[in-house]
Amino acid sequence: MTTRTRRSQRRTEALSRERIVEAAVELLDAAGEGGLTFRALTERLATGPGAIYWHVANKDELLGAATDAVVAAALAVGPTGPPDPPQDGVRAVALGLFDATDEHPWLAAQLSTRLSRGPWASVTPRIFESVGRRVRALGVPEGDWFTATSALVHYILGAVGQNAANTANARTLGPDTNRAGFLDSASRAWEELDPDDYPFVRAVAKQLRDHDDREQLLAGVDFVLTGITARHLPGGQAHTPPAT
Amino acid sequence: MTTRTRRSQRRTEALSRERIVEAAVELLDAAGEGGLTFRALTERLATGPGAIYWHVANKDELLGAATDAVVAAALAVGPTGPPDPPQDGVRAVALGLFDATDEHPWLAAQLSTRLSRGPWASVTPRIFESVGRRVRALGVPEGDWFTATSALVHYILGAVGQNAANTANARTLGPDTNRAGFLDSASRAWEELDPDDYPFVRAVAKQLRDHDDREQLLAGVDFVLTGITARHLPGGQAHTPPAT
DNA sequence: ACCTGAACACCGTTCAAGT
DNA sequence: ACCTGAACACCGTTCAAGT
Repeated sequence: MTTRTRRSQRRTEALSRERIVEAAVELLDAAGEGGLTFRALTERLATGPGAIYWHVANKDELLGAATDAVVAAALAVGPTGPPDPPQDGVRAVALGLFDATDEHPWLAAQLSTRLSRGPWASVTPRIFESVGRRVRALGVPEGDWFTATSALVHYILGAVGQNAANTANARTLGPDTNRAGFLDSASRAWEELDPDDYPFVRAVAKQLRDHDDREQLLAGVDFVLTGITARHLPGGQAHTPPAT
Repeated sequence: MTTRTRRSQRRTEALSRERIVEAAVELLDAAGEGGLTFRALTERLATGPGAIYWHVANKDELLGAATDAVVAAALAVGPTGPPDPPQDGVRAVALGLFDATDEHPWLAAQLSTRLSRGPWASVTPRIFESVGRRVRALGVPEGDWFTATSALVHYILGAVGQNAANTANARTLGPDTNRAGFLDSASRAWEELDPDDYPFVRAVAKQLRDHDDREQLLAGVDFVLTGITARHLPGGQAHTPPAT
């Protein structure tokens, strides 16, 4: 899958943190979060648990490193060409993370878990930096950088998590159940809710079935971008009046 | 804490799914997600694991039920008075979930986990319904209900998760470390990042330290609301032009 | 129908011992 | 400095047996 220069030598290769993280990602990709165990890891790396603990503090740190590696790769594709218009740059970040969770279904849960662990986790600065540079380029006044960037990051991660689940869950339902089939059954579940308690959800059940994840993601990004520019940029007075 | 009619009878009380979920919430509140074990649960309920499995399929379902119970309580406070203006209603939902994660620090991670499990989980329809009714009341055309509601829900859950972590993590650092202290150390961590890789993050480190969680949450809600109304409602032409 | 509790398979982590 | 692998404490879950 990865275009990595893996030599033909197999078990003689020295153990390293990088090699361990790589194996962890492979296990996660193959069998989800439950597939990453120290037992499976020792077998794949032909070593004992103590060797792994020499390079890695514990399982949580290992999961964090795997998440970070995948996110770094996803965000690295951006700035090779000429600088995008800021709006396009934000969209690219969102789609990059979307595609990464599509390739690594376990990533969505990890992203939200890490994010809700506080701002140290290395994924947080990484994503914040990517989005924030675009916010700055947008011309948002410096005092509002944090607020605007936070809003975008929170939205993107929430949406990416949910949307990735749609395809990931489809695989759970069976080998040949595709995303459409999953959304179809989810839509039916919504339609069977109590009409008194859930009139709105029932009313949008068909829209759930027919929606496109990427369009949905980008629509939300545009909502936030519109809100940011309307509030902070010259000429934007389309402000929802606060209730008095 | 809860205004529940708990009789003085203690261990004679019959076991029930409701009683089990209640005990699970208590354990989660007391010791976090790691505190919920079947061992601890059997001890608290003075029973064996088999008895619990009679009422509950497995631990995951139990966690889901605990999450659902807490979310239901948080969303139930709303519609007693006269109907709010829709914008205020959305803000109330966001603040309600914010306060709930403040009382139940384990909730944030659960919310994102459940949400990224797909649209069946009972929390999803509940939150979707609460927000969606306000979107409808806003005058958004029916064809855009799903898109607009999804954007709001994704944002709210992302923001609530992150913000709740700020207070929850503060407790981890020590008994008398408050939220300000936690944000202060997080802010310092941001300032110590590599200036070449993270110029933006370093520039907003002070804003991270000084920001108010609730203001931040509501600012983001307003961004999304502004974007929705600008796009879908008469008179809103403050539309960011898509890059050509 | 509801509950008991011993037993099972499996997990993350440790650590004395090796090289 | 780096690795080995047996051992430990703990976990979710099962199930034959009771009432």
